[in-house]
Amino acid sequence: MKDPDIVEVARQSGVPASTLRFYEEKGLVASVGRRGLKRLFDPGIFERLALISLARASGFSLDEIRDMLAADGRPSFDRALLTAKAEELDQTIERLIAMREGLRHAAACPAPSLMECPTFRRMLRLAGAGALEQPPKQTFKAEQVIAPALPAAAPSAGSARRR
Amino acid sequence: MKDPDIVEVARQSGVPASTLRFYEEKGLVASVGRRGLKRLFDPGIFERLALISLARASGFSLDEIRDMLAADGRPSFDRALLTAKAEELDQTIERLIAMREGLRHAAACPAPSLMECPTFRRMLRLAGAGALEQPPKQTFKAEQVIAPALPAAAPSAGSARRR
DNA sequence: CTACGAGTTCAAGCCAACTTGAGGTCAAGA
DNA sequence: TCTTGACCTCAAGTTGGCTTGAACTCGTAG
Repeated sequence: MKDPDIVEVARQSGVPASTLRFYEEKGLVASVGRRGLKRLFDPGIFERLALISLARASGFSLDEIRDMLAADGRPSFDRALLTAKAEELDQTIERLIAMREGLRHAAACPAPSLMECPTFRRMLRLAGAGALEQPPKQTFKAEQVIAPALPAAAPSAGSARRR
Repeated sequence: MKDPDIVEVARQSGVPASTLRFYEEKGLVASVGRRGLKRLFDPGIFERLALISLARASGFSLDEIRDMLAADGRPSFDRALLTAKAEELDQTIERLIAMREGLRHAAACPAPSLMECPTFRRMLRLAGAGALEQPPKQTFKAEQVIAPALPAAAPSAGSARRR
């Protein structure tokens, strides 16, 4: 099988050519030559890209991935490192679950104002105490459709106070 | 002299003064005056900051938060929006759980090389097919909405997503 | 009155992971 | 041969959420 060129790799892997060049520059992948101007890659590139994608999805940074995927194609997966990352993910998951439950509760809470909901107020307190902050490391943000904004609820009561 | 100045707010809330200024510039909080050069805030600032922190932890962007926390202190929480965000978090959680399990398995897998582990190879295939990617943030533009549509896992094939 | 320290403004910098733009080069088709 | 169009390189831009630096302005202690 002939070595695929960058166009072919991009097409088959779904990874944009610009990203492939970027990855090469970063040392995550290596091209094996040129055909005209076009880079040629070893057919193993596809597996390597899948590995990179998998590692990214697991929260590894490109730098970490480069180190794991040493020069050669075969990953030098350090089990302790994998476990540590799993642990890290676990904490992120816990945090997100708490947030998800909070949101669900808030969406369903019968209290006239969220500020009067004890559950919500408990979360607020936690947030105020910094308990919900994500430990510095990767962030898995979520984003989605923005529903039409409501006109602010009747500005009846004054600002809530506390303390 | 009841209103706390920026130093006091930073101290009590743990939010750096630079962040408070940044938030004010972004319209997330408002100062109510000055004492000398120092900004003064309404005591309600603490609750507001907690609200911001909570929303951030739930995955809302500062812009979204600003819109929810309209001018006055009271959040105009749109239940549909909260539900949507919870749903979004739920998907992120699912994805992270899959990754965590994959990592744990990889760390414990008895196969001589990870590449020979069927479970690992299955994940690799998913990654190669783009099934593990972070869903792209979608704003209000409709149009290219048809894209991902990835059913559970049909290694059936074509690939050309993205862009 | 003067110096000082801590706040202020505005602009720029940072990080990650890419993307975009300007201008260059190459192989192949008319 | 010349043109075309795709890929190339290198630099700079993007996004989000802040932080940092330089230069400035106060109120207050001395």
